Amino acid sequence: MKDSLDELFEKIMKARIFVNRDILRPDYIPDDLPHRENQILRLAETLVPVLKKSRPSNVFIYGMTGTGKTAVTKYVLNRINNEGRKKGIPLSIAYINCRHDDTNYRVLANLCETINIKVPFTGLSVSELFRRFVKALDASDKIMFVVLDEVDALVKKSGDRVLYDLTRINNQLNNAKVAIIGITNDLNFTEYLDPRVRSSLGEEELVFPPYNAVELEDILKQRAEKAFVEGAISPEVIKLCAAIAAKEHGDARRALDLLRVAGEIAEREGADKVVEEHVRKAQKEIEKDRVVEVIRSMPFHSKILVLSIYLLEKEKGKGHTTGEIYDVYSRLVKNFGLEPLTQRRISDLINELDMLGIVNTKIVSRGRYGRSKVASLTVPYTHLKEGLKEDPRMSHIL
DNA sequence: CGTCCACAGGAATGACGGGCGG
DNA sequence: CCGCCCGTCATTCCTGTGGACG
Repeated sequence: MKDSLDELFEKIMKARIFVNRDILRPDYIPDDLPHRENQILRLAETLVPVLKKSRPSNVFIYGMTGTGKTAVTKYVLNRINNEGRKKGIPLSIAYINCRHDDTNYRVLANLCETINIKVPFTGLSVSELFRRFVKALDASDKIMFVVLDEVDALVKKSGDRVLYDLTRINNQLNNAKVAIIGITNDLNFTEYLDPRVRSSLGEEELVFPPYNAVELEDILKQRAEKAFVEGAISPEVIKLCAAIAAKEHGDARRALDLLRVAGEIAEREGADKVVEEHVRKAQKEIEKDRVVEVIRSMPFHSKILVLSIYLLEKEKGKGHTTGEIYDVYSRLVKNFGLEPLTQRRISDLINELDMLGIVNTKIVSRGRYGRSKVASLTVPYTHLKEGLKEDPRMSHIL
């Protein structure tokens, strides 16, 4: 008696594409990071004074997404931490992703958590939080690394107050010490900073250039060796993934995703090796999943906004001003029995859609006929509809 | 060459729910 | 329980502006 699940299980077991697919995930940190030897060494050099119990310089790390900033940082800190443990030097490492924790409060709350003082989600004043953090940290006599990943997101959203406080924190500490490692993919980021913060945070700077196709290929090769069953992957497929990712700012994360998803597709199809076609399919699938997920998690008004742009484009082609879009949106919202948001707010929401890569916007001046922002959808309509359809309030329209 | 359109986008403010410490 | 502070979402009011029209 065999049902469809049995067949599925069998197929998965038989297909044997992967040995360990987690090796291809972006948060996996391999034992060595090809083509980053330089950065590893430089970072280690600046941080190593910690092993003699003195405070290392603050470091600022620049580089586009997927250039290995996070991996290198974690790798070096791991090594230093191990070494510190051997030597009996008490270290503490806080890793904060500022895209996730993008308010002053959440950053501090996170810091408090890593030194094991419990704090509420919200409720305390920022200065109170800071006071507690300083007190608890100083009592512990540790040297603490604070890694602020994607720190530009924090500063753009909430200002550089916490950054300023953190750079000056060592003045308030008698026993403990703090070193900050700021990571950003915005190369002009320091312009947003108070000059005092800039100089103290940028004591040491490190740049991560994008990988080129050859380097990406090495990275993929190294990971694929451990991740795939022997013979399941060919050099040509790896080359293709590397080439595709190299076109998009040399993003290693993208390259790894591509390889992993291609493998998953091959496995699903019951193939015993990954071929070019799987990579092509993976490319489409990744983009589609991204779009559907983004739209699914949007608040209702944004969904209606997307729908408005879609309807406009279907009727009149691409490229519509905020005013046009707002009119359609207003009518649509009223059909749902809701009050429309103001145009000001919609303007912000359109900017958000731009950031999310759902629409493209550019400012167009029509002289006497005003100055406006023109938006067009950048994603396939089918993806978009699929995302919208998941909302029960929306499904009857599509 | 000034005007003036159709907005962009900054600043201030408020409503709201969550969560503190006392 | 109260008074306070938080972040988030939204509104209101506002000043700024590129360039075709006259």
